Amino acid sequence: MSSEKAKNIFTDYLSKKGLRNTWQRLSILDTFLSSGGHITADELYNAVKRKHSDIGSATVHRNLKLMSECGVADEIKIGNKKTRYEQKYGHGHHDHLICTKCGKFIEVHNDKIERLQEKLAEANDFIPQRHKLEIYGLCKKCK
Amino acid sequence: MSSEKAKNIFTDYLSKKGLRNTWQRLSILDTFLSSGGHITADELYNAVKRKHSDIGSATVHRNLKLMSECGVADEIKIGNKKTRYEQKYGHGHHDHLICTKCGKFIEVHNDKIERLQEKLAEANDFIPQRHKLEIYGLCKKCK
DNA sequence: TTTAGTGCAAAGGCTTTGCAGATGT
DNA sequence: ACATCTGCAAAGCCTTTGCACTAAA
Repeated sequence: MSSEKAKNIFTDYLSKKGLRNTWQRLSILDTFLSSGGHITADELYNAVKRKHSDIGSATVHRNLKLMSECGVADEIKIGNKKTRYEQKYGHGHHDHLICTKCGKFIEVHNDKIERLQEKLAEANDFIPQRHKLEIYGLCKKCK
Repeated sequence: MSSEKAKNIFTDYLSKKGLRNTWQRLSILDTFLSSGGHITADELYNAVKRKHSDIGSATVHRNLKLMSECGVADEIKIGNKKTRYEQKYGHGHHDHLICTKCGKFIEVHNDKIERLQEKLAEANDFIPQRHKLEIYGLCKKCK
């Protein structure tokens, strides 16, 4: 899925809710989409600030919330560390292997697991929308 | 796995690290283990306070951290909501179905997925220790 | 023109820390 | 004895909110 799609989802969401297209909003979205994912609110704020020094951190938070609401961004929290936001479109869905020693992130994907998760949800009278799988352990280097 | 096991893991961890057995520590552990899981730091603080009115919230936080370190408790964060702590031993491993509308938690378990996760980790030169699977969607009532 | 959005700064909410006294070992 | 723990209160850190102003539509 391209980041074009994410942009459309976001702008559709805005117009559906009667919200407005401000340059701040679009700049935050663009910066987020080109960040490659796993960014914190503060990192995003600073990245946007580099281009537009007069952006406020509250605005970044407000829009990050909006982006989570419409599904363009996903909140992920790894262990005790800070909340990070990940792109949902633009580099495909994936799960995470997280090294408990060095903190390394490995992104993985497995269709079988995806399908089993859907089955599991349906078996419980549940309509799955999205999911999060994190496997903690030791990476190649640390084991 | 019984909560006896969790207790042993905790006390072993303490003695290994030269830490002490205080009544606060044991009371926090007991309360946590008998809570059934999915408790917030604040809820745990209040639960312990009912028995021992002179407990401090800092102590609960310090010990919750300790419990996470040794693997007796697991931090889980659901959506935008508060961080909750879950027992790792005492009521078996399970994954979560989380309703994005009403916030309902459903605990599920599927051996096939568990095994696939292990394979996935191993295929990436990764030694899995534990994992977290959350499926977000709509529950029976909300769909 | 109307109403949402923004920046700023203040307020919140939860977690962590510093400290002096208490307490395991 | 002596190093760890604890409770308290203060400090931190990030997020949210109130307000007056700005700017989409």
